[in-house]
Amino acid sequence: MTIGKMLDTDPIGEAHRLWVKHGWTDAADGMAAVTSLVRAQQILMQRIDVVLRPLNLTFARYEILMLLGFSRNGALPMTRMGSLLQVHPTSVTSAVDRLEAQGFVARLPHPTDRRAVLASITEPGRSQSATATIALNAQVFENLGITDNQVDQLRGVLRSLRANAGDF
Amino acid sequence: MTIGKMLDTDPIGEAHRLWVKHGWTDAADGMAAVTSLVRAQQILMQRIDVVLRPLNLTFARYEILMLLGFSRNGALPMTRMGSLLQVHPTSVTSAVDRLEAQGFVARLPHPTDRRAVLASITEPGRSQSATATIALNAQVFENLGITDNQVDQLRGVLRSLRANAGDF
DNA sequence: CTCAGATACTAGGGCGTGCAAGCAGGTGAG
DNA sequence: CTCACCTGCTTGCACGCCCTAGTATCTGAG
Repeated sequence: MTIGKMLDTDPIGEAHRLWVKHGWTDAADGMAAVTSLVRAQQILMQRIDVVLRPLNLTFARYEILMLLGFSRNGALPMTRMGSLLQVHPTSVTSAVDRLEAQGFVARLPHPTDRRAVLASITEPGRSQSATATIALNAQVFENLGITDNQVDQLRGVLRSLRANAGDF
Repeated sequence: MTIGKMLDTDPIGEAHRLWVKHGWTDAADGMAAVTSLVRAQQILMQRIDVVLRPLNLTFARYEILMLLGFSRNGALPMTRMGSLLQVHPTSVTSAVDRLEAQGFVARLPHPTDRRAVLASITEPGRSQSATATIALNAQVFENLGITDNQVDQLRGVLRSLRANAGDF
């Protein structure tokens, strides 16, 4: 970080000041919180992508591999994955398309419901996700750039937010 | 929220438990924090999109309109917007393409640098962003679904995270 | 003054997300 | 048993993000 950058004011603080100045005082804190959240998510996602890119994975595909790896038979119906990961069915389809092309996942017919498709993790998929987990733990999750106390605060607040949004 | 949903366990809590169970204890809290952040961002962005969709805006395009509206002459070079909003130059190009097609922004030549392009907000752009701000303040920012105290905690923690990432 | 290197923007493509529509397959009221 | 109605999945489209070139244009060392 340069001295110039250190002296720069926080853009989100600037926005907050403008909100108050325009009389939107009741909304200013919430606006700043949302904007911070969006920006923080970008920062962390970039760090994650840097770690996963050499492994030819994205966070979305990594999450699918971990979910399958943790499941009893290493296989789950597409719909079930979508609801567990809270993503749209079409996102599951496209992610599984790519994972299948990479050989990390295979599509299997559902034993009893011919509409359904099971995504099943392969051996290479297990191996790749294990490698990715080790790298993510060491390079991202073990040090987010905030104190342990702040990590706890963050988890607590976001848990409330998710709960109040009906997320679980 | 249904009773069934209320009794459901938090998927992120489940993931945290699995991380500890596999011996990745040092990374478990960070993993849970990051996953929570990603999910919270999705929830809030969905709420924002619902408000902005009837106005034919997205959050990215709304941010550009507000930035231009707040600037001295209602116009800024593309690069300047990219650095202020922390987005890639190509994202600015495509967002301005759409705003221009909608008539909310006009491209003007830079007075002294013929390489540069100024994006300039139009009257319809000002009007639309004002409408959007009123709606977002009332329907999202004034009530995020957490307490004022939690909003403050969130802002504080994320400000540290951004600062330590060299964001400002 | 010249020209190599920096800078501003755009084009094209990969990937993720969501909506709308369509198709095959299950299901229950009658 | 039949038929209208769900469900599970896929496809096509729009949009956002980023990356990698590529084209203009500017700038400064010599």
